[in-house]
Amino acid sequence: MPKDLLRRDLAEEVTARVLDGRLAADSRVNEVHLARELGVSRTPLREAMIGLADRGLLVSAPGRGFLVPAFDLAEARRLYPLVAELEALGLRWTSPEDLTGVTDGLDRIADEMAAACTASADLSEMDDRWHTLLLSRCTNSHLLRLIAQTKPLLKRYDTSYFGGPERALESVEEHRRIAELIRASDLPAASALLVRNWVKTVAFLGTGD
Amino acid sequence: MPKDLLRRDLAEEVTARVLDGRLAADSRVNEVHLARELGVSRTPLREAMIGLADRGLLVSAPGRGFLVPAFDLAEARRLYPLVAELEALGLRWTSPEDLTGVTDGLDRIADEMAAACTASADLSEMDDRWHTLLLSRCTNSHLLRLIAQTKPLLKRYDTSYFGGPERALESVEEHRRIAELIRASDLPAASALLVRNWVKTVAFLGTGD
DNA sequence: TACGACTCAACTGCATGCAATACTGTGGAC
DNA sequence: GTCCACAGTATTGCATGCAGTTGAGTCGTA
Repeated sequence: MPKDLLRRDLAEEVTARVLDGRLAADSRVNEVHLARELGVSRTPLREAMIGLADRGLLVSAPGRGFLVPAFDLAEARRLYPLVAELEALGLRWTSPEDLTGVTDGLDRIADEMAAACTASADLSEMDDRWHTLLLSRCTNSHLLRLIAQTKPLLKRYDTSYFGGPERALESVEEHRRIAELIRASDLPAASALLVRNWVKTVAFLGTGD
Repeated sequence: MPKDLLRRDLAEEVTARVLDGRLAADSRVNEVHLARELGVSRTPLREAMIGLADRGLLVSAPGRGFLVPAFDLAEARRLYPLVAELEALGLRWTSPEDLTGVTDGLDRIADEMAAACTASADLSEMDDRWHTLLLSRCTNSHLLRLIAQTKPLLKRYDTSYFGGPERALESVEEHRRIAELIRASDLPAASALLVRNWVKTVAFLGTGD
């Protein structure tokens, strides 16, 4: 009973390995070794990697298989604004009525984050939840798909909260103000602030390689 | 010598068949039949279709293979603004200096289109060339990838010039004004007009089905 | 030592094989 | 006539097989 496809799980697993570096940046992926390690055959693994290559998380090199792209800070600096604009679009295209149902939840997550800031717990995961909830009422499935495909790329460079607790608290404060603007039905202002929130993050990207 | 991958060609071929209806909307794709017809094995064909499913041109149904999505005008109406905003973003993120090199080319294509309007020739192809040239200096590769992946979806509903020659001429006129605004280095205005140009097109989508 | 041709194992890309699931069509109960 | 159960075929998803290419290592030459 193929309730779920093996290639889906494998895509997740390979994504995780690219993001945490178990598949090293700027190196080739050995299909045979990886398939053996994962206990599957090469076919579904290749299928998974083809999907990831389509999203830019891997690069397909004809005759040489798949490569994990090298880190490229210039790319990262372009990636953040891109995700920012996509999310802002999603926000602007959500009906204000539908958004009223999420503001309380947004604030609740913001509270969690504020509490966790000092403990420097897994803020990234909460941040994800916040953004996901924000867009949960958007009905433009294609836009949501683009966002979902692009965000993982950004995670490779995810230093969102390396700015330290003060930066994190600042970000949480912005989150709260966004929710406030949504309550006031001022979506343009909310999405503009959302973009600024994202773009500020870029400033905390390292400058070296 | 795998200079080119079979799955690339197959993805193009399958895309063409979805767009022109040789693979009927709202139906399943039979891998065996299609592979035989194309003279290849199922493996590279499946690989190609997985990529297309990732882009939304096909739908993956576990245990049932791949489906050609049904036409959905509500989706189309959301797709046009999406592509519009993505292109506008690409334009805004292109440096004005680099754009000076393309305005003449843009006008040349506009002239071609104006001439072809009465003949109702392949305006769609020229329109594509115009938009491609417009974004040719944009360096945000990920944004370009998203655009390239999304446009084919839109082509299924492509009635861009079914508005008749008068609408086509209007569109060409807008193209010219966009080029003019670019010459004046007014990218915000140019991209705003670009969005309006796209959005107007939606008005010509059928109302039935 | 630096460079280039050659050898051979390793790997990729595509084809084929196979087990499990999904669909079609028939027959029977109501 | 309609609905449901069942049998057989068709089809998918994954595993395996195979030919051609890539690339590491070796040897020989300058």
